Amino acid sequence: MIHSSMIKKNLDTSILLSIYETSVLLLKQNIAFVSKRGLTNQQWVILIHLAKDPNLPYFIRETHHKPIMANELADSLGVTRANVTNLIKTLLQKKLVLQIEDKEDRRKKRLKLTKKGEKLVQEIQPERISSNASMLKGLSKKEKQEFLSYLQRCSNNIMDMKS
Amino acid sequence: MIHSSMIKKNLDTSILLSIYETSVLLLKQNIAFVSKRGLTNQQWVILIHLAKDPNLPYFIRETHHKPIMANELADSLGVTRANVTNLIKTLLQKKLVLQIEDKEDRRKKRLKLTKKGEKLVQEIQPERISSNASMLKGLSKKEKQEFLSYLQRCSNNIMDMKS
DNA sequence: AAAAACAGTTAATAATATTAACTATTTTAA
DNA sequence: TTAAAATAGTTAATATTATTAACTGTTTTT
Repeated sequence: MIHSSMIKKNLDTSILLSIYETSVLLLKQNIAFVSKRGLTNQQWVILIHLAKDPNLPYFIRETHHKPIMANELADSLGVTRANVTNLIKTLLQKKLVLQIEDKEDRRKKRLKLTKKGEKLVQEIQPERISSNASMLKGLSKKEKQEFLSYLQRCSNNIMDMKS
Repeated sequence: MIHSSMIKKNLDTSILLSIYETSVLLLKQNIAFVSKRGLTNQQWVILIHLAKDPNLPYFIRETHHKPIMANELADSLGVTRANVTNLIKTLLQKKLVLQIEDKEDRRKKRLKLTKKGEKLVQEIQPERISSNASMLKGLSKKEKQEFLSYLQRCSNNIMDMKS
């Protein structure tokens, strides 16, 4: 007998701890990546929402026609509206984002990228794509499709648990 | 034409954004779960390290024989040693953890669960396992094994990029 | 028309983590 | 074999990131 632990090997647990670890590594890499452009991770995530990045789970789940608003960002990021207000405040100061009042519902403020914001996102794209590719190198297209499917099924399961 | 985005569909990007989203959901669920026992997520993660949970990527990667120390925890959690010192301070106050000076190297302090800590981990285990199972329901054993393999390959890729 | 719900904001504060400077000990190498 | 460098841990000050609760203005419900 090599070693005995209080806790047994369990495939589910191994997967979930691995998702958590991968995400920690991913986040660190991403913070290093966007901080070179003076952004925090959360600010960057808001920018790609405004750029309607079709790879975002929030947009994969359902199509959005009108420009996104702070409320929806809070929902997609899993944080409070007050927090999003502050994140947007910074992006407004940086002139990366525009706030447009919704004529039909004057409580709402639609958010859009400025030209400067669009330019920034476009500039970052090539390096982003190549960085993402190297994080998944060695996986075939079929494996990647399966990987995405497993992640989505897991997300859906967790979202269903909240009820 | 339905809609055009600045950003194109890209399988790699979809996967990485999905990992990030799944992890946010997972973390929220876990915080709710452990806060019922008066723990933060980080405190809980330290406890399962001390319980030598064989599902932790840190232990899957390499076997550890001696009790873990703060330094190694900082490495596994991806945070600073100073942060771990504070986390352990709280766990010491709660009498969940013991600090034992290493006789061979007096700089080092080995960490162990107290009886109370062991009991807590054991008590949480059944609910933890059933919660984890429901997060991965609908996936076959083969799919789960593939899922874990993809996550590990992705983690390894990201760790290799740091050089 | 009144009450409730919704979107956003603000101010105060909680939580979580980092940096930099320090002690003590061990390892390296000149 | 000492002097310098590296390692483990801690502390204090502070940065960061986010939350809660109370508020305004607008729209929807009853």
